[in-house]
Amino acid sequence: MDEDLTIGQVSERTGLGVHALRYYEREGLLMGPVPRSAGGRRAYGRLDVEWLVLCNRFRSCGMPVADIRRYASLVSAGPGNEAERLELLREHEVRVRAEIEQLSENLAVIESKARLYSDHLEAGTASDLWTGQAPSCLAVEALAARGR
Amino acid sequence: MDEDLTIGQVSERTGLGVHALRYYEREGLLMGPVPRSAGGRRAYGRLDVEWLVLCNRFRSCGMPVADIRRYASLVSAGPGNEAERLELLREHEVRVRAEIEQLSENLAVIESKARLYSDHLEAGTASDLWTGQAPSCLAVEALAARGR
DNA sequence: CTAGGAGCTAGAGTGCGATCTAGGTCAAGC
DNA sequence: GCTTGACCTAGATCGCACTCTAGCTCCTAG
Repeated sequence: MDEDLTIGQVSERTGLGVHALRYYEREGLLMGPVPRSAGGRRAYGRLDVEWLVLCNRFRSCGMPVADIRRYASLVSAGPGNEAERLELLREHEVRVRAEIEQLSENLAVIESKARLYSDHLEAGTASDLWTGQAPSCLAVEALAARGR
Repeated sequence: MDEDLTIGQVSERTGLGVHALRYYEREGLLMGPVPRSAGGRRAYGRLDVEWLVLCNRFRSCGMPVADIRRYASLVSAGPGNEAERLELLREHEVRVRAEIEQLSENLAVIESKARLYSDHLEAGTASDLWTGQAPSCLAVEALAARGR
């Protein structure tokens, strides 16, 4: 059941690249060194793959490597520090929420610019954008169009 | 009306840091060099500040410097390339939307882990998490708790 | 007149997270 | 037995976006 996967197999099923996998281990993200085969090669288990997938998730929502290391060390220290783990998760949760909010706000600005462009392009009146008083979110473009 | 702001003043009102401002100019993000005062110092106008705020927005939702440079060069090339500008905006829009989606998905996983921890901590039953069959999203922790 | 703070340029350095290189070892198929 | 491709370690390098340094100039206030 503990499958003994090679680094290449783990790379495939986590999407993480063999270099990254070795890097994560070096950096202490993997609660202890991965067990080795007779020939000195990494023999990952199901547990490792699952954990790596989680690491990937953490990373891809911006959790720094250092925080993952901290979480890993709490987990591998065993039961008793659940409060600390929770705090780490909560802090990250807050950051991710804030990030999503920021992104949404910026997306709205981009959308409104894009809509203006596309409306005028569709109507074939794009060049009129720079003649009258331009809509505020294209002010920069309008001013530039009239020469710096 | 074109205020002639110093780099320090622009830094304050854009939140961008004088080093970053000079960097952006060097990198061609500012449609042409900023005009200088008699003594060779940058004299920014209202237009520049507005554009820099937009750049900041673009950057903070992950648009690469190279894309901003491209957009800037389209704008400063003048009217006629609106379709290309729109395409750039649209592409970035897609990336941002995807990013938000990913973030939301990962947030959900983190939330569910956090909820499990907090429920058990509140009930004072945290250590029970590692005894029975653990909920799937804590599988890694549970296995680790039983020794690698 | 002068001191101090802000600005200038060119170029070096930083931080993060990988990613790659060199110089080997290991193992499965022919 | 040999080839081939995946794997090993240690350490160098990269990419991006800044950020800082050195050595200078400029300008404003006292």
